Amino acid sequence: MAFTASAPRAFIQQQNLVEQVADYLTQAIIQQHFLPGERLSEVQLSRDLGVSRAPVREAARLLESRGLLISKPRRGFFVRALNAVELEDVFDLRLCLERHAIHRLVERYTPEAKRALEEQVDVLCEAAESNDGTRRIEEDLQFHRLMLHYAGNERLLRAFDDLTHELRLCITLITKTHEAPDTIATSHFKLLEALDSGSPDACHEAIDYHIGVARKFVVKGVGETGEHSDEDILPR
Amino acid sequence: MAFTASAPRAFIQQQNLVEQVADYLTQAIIQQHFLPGERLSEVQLSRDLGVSRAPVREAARLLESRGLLISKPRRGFFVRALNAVELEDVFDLRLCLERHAIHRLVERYTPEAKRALEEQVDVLCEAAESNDGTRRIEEDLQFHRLMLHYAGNERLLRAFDDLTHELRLCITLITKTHEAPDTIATSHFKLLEALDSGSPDACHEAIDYHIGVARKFVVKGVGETGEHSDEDILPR
DNA sequence: CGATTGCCGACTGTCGACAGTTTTACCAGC
DNA sequence: GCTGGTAAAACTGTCGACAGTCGGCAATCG
Repeated sequence: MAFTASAPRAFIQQQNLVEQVADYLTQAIIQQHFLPGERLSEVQLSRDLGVSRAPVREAARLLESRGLLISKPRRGFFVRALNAVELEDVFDLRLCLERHAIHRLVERYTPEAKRALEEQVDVLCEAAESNDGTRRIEEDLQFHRLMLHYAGNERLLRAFDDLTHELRLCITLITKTHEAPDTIATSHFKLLEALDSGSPDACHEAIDYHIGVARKFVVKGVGETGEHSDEDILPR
Repeated sequence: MAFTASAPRAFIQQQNLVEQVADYLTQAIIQQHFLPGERLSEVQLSRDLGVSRAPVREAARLLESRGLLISKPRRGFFVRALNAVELEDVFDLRLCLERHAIHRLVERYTPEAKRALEEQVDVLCEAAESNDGTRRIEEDLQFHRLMLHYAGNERLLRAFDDLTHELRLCITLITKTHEAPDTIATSHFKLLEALDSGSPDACHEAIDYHIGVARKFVVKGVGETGEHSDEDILPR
């Protein structure tokens, strides 16, 4: 993950094999080194990574709970492939969570939260100028994560984080198109304005518009490629 | 999943060891055979259940992702204990999900959905008459699960199911009080009426009231016992 | 008498191995 | 050439074992 850079480790890295394997797999999936629907062999992975099967299994289970892998009994793990319907569902849930979050947030909009969000928009704008698509996405998600954080409901944040893994998956899978930097910027500025106004309705409208745009981008991508049939990988 | 109070061994024999262990642990936690904050020893569990540590570990990881257990590196797994704040968060998220669900549902309220929900209310009323507290809770949750199901967003349903595990935990932990059977009944009838009316606002109001009542019951329980301090078990 | 340090037991993280099942490859029959 | 069945190969589910680590306890020192 791009987040790992900020993690306070780097002193001793001899521990937590499971986490390391999970990170590796996450990266590999997002960067499409494993294709959607592809089967992952435990033995081969453990050979490639130089670890035993136990941590690989645990890591795979972890990714399964995050919705990146799907396990079929006695068959193994498969890379999750999202069809159009599931994609819509993901964005619908995202809308559900973020609407609720911004309603809470506008009622407790502290100067601290305001500053943090504004700073993050700056970072995001900077990232938008660069060519690093992954970083743009991460900074974008980070902004929304901050919103959820300052909304003051840890469980809500966790639900969002859960969803984020899938979100990251479908965004990276499809969005090859470069969103214009200023589009990203203004889109987020509107959220800040709505929060500043203190009006729940304005916030509601802003977040609906914001997520609607993101959704359109992604869903359009699916429609164009037409790569994913109606039943790609059965959910469970 | 029938579960005998204390019988561990020989229960586990057929297939899907992980799932069975997970079910066993879930039941044991909900029925308070393991107390909140208590540490679970992998070796002891594997001895008691007559299986090796591998499935126990995987099951524990599963319950961790469901929020029933918490793992500390090199220390093992602990039974999750919710403090008052986390409890509020859970119910707030529940409100978020169910509001969204009922809004979707009222827009696609098919006769099939209507019938299914009405049947479930019947079952629930029947269960409410009985003394089986667990069954009452399960049937109640099942009603809400049906609502989420007919709302037509699988991912939303999954988020609800995730939350349900924690919900079950705190409800069972605290609610020793018997809700009056007719209270339960009318409370759900109001939801059906709101859906029948086809008015989103009515639905919104009905679900807010409904969950507000449930929340008050549980939160009051916490306040009364005062058993849980502000920091019981650190979340992660 | 209180604080610190070293030791001991217990436990987790990880590993390699075995058994049963699924998939694949191959061959015979149509 | 294609289909169906059989056998080998590969893989998952599960197990027991070993080593490093953590917490607690006791002996030692100030």
